[in-house]
Amino acid sequence: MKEKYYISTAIAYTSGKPHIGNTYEIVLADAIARYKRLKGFLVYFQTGTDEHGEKIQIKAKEENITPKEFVDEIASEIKSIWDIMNTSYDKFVRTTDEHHEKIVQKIFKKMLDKGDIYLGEYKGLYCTPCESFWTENQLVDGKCPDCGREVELKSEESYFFKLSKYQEKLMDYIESHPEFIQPASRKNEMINNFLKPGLQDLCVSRTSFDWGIPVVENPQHVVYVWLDALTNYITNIGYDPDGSSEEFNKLWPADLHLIGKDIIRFHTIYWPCFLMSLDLPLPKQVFGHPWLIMSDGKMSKSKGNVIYADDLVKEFGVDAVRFYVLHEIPFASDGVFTKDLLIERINGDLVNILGNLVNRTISMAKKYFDSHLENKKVIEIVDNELISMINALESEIDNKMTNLEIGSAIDEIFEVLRRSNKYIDETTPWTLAKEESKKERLETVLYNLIEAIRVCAVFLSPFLPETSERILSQIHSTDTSFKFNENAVYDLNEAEILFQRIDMDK
RNA sequence: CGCGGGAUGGAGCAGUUCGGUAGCUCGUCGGGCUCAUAACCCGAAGGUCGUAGGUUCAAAUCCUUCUCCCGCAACCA
Repeated sequence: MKEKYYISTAIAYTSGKPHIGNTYEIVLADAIARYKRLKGFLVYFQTGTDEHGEKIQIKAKEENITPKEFVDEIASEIKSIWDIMNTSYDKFVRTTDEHHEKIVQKIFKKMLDKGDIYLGEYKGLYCTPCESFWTENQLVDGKCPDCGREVELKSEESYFFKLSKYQEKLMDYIESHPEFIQPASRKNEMINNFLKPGLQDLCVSRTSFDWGIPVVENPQHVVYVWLDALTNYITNIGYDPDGSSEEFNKLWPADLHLIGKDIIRFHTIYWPCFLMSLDLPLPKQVFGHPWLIMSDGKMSKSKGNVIYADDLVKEFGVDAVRFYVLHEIPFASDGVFTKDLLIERINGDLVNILGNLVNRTISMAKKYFDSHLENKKVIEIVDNELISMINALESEIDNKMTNLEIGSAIDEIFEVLRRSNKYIDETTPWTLAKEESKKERLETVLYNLIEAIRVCAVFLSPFLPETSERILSQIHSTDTSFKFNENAVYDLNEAEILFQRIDMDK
């Protein structure tokens, strides 16, 4: 019986086309999902779009189309970018799906019946011309930060969720599950900024706009977008307050919610409280990943520094782009994106280290053995280090992946590739080829190299799925085992260039 | 004094838990090799580990001061 692994991305807000920074998350999730599948887990990988809210209503109005038309277009654009990035999600969900809306209404009712949601009054500082509420520290000189006019105290009928009721329980959970919030520094932020000062009840309905899921009991209210959005993780796998599906019972709780660092609060405070209200277990881990930013700061349309994933893929290929974002973003701090750095990575790692190794090895096998290789087992001391590195790769990668250090996991593979290049210089096959008596030694050397390449290709498959397949097809192998195989027989195919060198000047 | 994280050769980072030869990738310079996509391999230069002080036989690592950078500070998502 395979162990299940439920991984999700945050659902993307459909306010515009996602740029390369927004695309990082789905690629990261995909790499983890593929890795878990490789390791034998039964993976369920969910992503999708978050389509309600005031911002979308406004944008649709600007374009003179209905909100639904607006989100339909953006959602399909997002989905197509996810596909261009070759991501292997199992389900693409949308918060405008009828089923989702129906379950959200049931969830709202359940919380209402339970007394966790109550009708109250939202009091806040309101700017009438801007039609928005502000908090005290958002104000500039005590005035509206948008228009600079006076704000007034105003109250409005609203539904509230009793966050305070679950505060202590949540605090205990976070303290007793140090792996729950990643990276750990975020855990401190949540505890110190929110939990310790005490949670205020959360306003979970809006009346100022209507693009949302209506509250059945009081239809001039729509459900707060976050209550709507967060529940996507359970509504789409069969949760139902009146009795959940077998699939739900199998999949929940999620093993990993992958989100951006900007929405950690929603996922580690509100979401757990909602789940506790529904008497459901909490997700095992929430990872607030850093961002991919430009050298001049965060990507934004106003700065004019926006780069889109599909354009990059067109120019450099999907695996090159995947490689860059996966490798370049460290675990806890933002990664920088520039085209020069991307090209440097492609040339330095993919072309020189990986592509060239595969190419030179297959070429020699063809030249010296007509592409047929067997392990003649004429072993020398230098072989040991290479082979033991190959055999250690599985556990090295597993450690990094468990800690969500994707870039470091990739580095482990490249260590072996670098070692293989060095091994060629140490064994000098072209010299061995000159002596007939060294023929079996030569064949052993090339065999070892092909095995190194095979194992690396297997472990590259979560990160560079296309490239991994191309390598395995070039060495004509279907063996996806993780260790050095002593007894394979190879009939290699033609070497093809894996990655084309990119001219920096262009 | 709101809370938290960080400052390491030209660039990007690791090392700080449990003090003991300062490491990796890229870049620069020199050399080697020729199987390979001017790729690969070896070597060298380059750091008083932000500042000032303290503990210690010994501090990037522990303690204190200061400076600078970044994140968070709840109802936009």
